[in-house]
Amino acid sequence: MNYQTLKGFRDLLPEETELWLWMEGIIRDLMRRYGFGELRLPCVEATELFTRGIGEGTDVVGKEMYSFLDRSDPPLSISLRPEMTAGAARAYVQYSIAQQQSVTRWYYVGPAFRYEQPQAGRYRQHSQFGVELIGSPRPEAEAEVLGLANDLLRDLGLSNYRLKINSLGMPQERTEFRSALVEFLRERSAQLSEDSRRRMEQNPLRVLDSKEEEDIEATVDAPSILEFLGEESRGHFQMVQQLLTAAKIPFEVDSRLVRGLDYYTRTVFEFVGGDLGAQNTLIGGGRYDNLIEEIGGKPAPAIGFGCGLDRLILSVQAANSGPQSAATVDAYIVALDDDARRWAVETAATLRRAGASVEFDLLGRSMKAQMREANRKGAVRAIIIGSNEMAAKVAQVKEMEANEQSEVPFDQLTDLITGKGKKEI
RNA sequence: GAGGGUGUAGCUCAGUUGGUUAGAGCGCCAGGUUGUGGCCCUGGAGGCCGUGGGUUCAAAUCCCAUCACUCUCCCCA
Repeated sequence: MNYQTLKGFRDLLPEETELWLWMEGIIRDLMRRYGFGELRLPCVEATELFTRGIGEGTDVVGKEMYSFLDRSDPPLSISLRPEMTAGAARAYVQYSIAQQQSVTRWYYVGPAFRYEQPQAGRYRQHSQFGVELIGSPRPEAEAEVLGLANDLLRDLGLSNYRLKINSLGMPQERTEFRSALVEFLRERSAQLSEDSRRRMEQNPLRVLDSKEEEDIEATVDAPSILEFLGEESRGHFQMVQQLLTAAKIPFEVDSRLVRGLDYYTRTVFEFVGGDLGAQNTLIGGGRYDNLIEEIGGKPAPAIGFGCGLDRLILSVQAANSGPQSAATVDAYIVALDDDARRWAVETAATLRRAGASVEFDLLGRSMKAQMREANRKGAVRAIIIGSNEMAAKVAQVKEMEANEQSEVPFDQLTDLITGKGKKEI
């Protein structure tokens, strides 16, 4: 085999697709109940949208973007979307949505791309579901979004996960905290890991959620962002917690929770799964009250999250949740000679038009092989046709599970297979 | 960008201190008398032992390189 999928990309074969369709069905039903409308965005946007929106210094745009020059003159730098919030914000501004409605509820499902080393639960093309709730600065918006995220995991049959929340404050609050933190870290830089000494310069908040033992020890007494929140931010965060408690959504405050995108303000959160390896963030998001303005719109408060569907699939598999019944075949037609095969083609067409799922042999195989195939496909029944049946215009219909066979006149077949003529005892 | 692990049949894997035609289970195909699936039995197809070099009388096995996959760090969904 010469060709294979590129590193970090993968195929989904029909067997696996079934699980995805099930999950997407649950998502769409949930979105209907919460009143969110589906947004479909291009996979490619101007690179600048992401650098402006997500932040030049973040890893996501700094080293993980799939960027290309297109063929226009002068060439335009375009990028595969690394996430969808920036695109959603762009659309919000582009179509002046703010003029049309005061609160906007959008969701999306689709692929996102990041050029990283693949590992368990992390791919260069991954599938993301996310919501954006735009227009409300109030903590009720947090409750709404966290509530639906929680419902999603519950609807998928998952229970092994935790919700962590934090507040990053508004930009000026964060700046103050940041300088206090840097000062603290400088004094202890000798105790920090090599990675963290580098982080100290680029993104000091990251040092706080380092996994290195030495970093954890060195930062036990580090200042907390929560101490730097002003009256308003503090009140907002307290209100969020009260609402979550009222809604009976379990959570824990983690003052070290930091997120990798620059646009977050105040509330940030993460749902982490226990069944995954190192890449255990199932859902990550937060409030981004400045993003819309940042990309050229009128200021609009907003909150949203991204949810990794690939990781959700892994969790569902680990939890042994998922759809209970596989696709079924209503009838498998077993034809014994050429005459019967012609009849099979014709009858399959009729039954399918009537709504039944029907299959038959395409290889001219023996009866035994056809019966085996019917069994393997999980057919509810086999319709067996030979020369005798053709002459008498009567089919042998065998209920596979019960192993019971009966004769059914041709003109009663459709009603039987589609269940219309069926009379339960 | 850094570090570990693994490459043998479609899949999951055995393969002894280097030794002759490379194995199992599952899956696939065909049979087990006339036109009936599952269970069982029999047979069959299917392998450049990841690739290239080296050591040796002899390499799936030892050495080197290389590629791929995988896990971890960084970072994130």
